[in-house]
Amino acid sequence: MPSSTVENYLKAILRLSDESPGESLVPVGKIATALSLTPGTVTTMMKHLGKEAYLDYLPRKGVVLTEAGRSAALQVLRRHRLVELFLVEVMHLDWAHVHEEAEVLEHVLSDRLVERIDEMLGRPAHDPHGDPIPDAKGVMREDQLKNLSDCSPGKYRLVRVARDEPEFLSWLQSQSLRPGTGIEVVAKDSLAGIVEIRVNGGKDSIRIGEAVAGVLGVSLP
Amino acid sequence: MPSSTVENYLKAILRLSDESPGESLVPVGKIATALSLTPGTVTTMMKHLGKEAYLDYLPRKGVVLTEAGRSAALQVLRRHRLVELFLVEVMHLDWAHVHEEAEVLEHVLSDRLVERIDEMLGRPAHDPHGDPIPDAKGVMREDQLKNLSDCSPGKYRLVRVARDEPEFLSWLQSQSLRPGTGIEVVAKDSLAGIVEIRVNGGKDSIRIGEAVAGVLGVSLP
DNA sequence: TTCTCGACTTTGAGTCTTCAAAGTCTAGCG
DNA sequence: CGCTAGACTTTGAAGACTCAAAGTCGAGAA
Repeated sequence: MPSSTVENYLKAILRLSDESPGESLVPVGKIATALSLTPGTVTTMMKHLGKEAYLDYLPRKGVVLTEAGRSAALQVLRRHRLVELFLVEVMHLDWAHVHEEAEVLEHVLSDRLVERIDEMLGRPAHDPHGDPIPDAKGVMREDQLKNLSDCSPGKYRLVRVARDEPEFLSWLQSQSLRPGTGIEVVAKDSLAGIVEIRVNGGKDSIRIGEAVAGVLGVSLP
Repeated sequence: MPSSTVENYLKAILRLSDESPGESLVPVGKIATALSLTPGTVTTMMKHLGKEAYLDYLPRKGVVLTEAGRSAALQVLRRHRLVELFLVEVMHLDWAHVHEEAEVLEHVLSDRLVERIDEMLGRPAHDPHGDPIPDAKGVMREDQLKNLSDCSPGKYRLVRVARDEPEFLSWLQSQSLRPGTGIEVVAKDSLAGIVEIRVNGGKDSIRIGEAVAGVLGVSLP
């Protein structure tokens, strides 16, 4: 069994390699930044994870997860996302805060409990942020979404929110912006870097920056 | 915040001192046995916990929890017992297995989640084994129960089971013996060390050893 | 009183994870 | 082609927890 520490490394590497679909290698420095560790610490761990066959470590180039490493990382992701949904649906915890709780619980839940949660929730496909939940075999269907920042005026549905900070999520919630919400792009000012949207056919429109819009994944309504 | 390791030490010391109400000091050796550690390891940790003011360490004599230590231990116990009840009542996990799960979860649940669980369960007073649950302030009402091994023939109600092994609990369950079950002591053979009981007014009686009976806490029906 | 045995403590060492700081490589500039 | 800056690696050390094995203490036997 990988330790919590190892699980966090694997999870971070999986995320980083998914974030740069072009690159096959994840550089050590990015991992260090992602986990707030010094580069030396990460180098040491990469050698170790290489020996454990979780990844291939190419010194001064970067790392690639092996099948075993990818699969272990997906299991962590599965636990994380199931727990988040569980905390919202069953425990009625605030959407904005479940990420932090899940960060801890993802490392300690037994298979038995994870299976129970999955069953209670009806084998859900998405977590409360709209991220897909890998199935028990570690298969994850990546839905192809557009970023709101790339959308021309028109109607869309908010599907995914790719940011975890409670303050940001609370603000979204205060604007009635949650996965499932209908959004209309009213206008786009690329020069000013601003998108004007209307939420759920409401009267008033709100303006958000492109960076924020880029974090919102949408589909057709 | 005490680490999981420290919490486990404190929990063990609390249990051991409650188990020997006569003694004011818990000897290092008993702690080592309880936690399956070597005596040297425990000595080292006792010095450390002494410095941290969780307990008073009297070399070659033993330790006593301070108020701070006792209170920390009671918080762990509270989390453990709330989790057990939650796993049975909400997650519908098997009574026999919830102890193992709770052993892990007791160290990682946030206050927010514990409060939520307590609320969902209606501020319960007892866990699934019949043990009292300390309240949020760490106050625990110890119910004074008789051991079934000390009971003369007559009718009683099973209130508490003071053993955690899943196999034992599964066996109890297979005999319909759970907290709340009515029990009649039919006969007692002290010389043979055997107690004959009838469960819930059933027809057949079963025979159990005194050691097993000693682990069952009963009240009047 | 002295001795002995069992309980406890000390010591030296190992694992895991981390850091700071010094050392090394390499891509790309001049 | 040689050099430099930035990224990466190495090294030495630390903290938390653990063990094995050697050392010490003290209560009761003799």
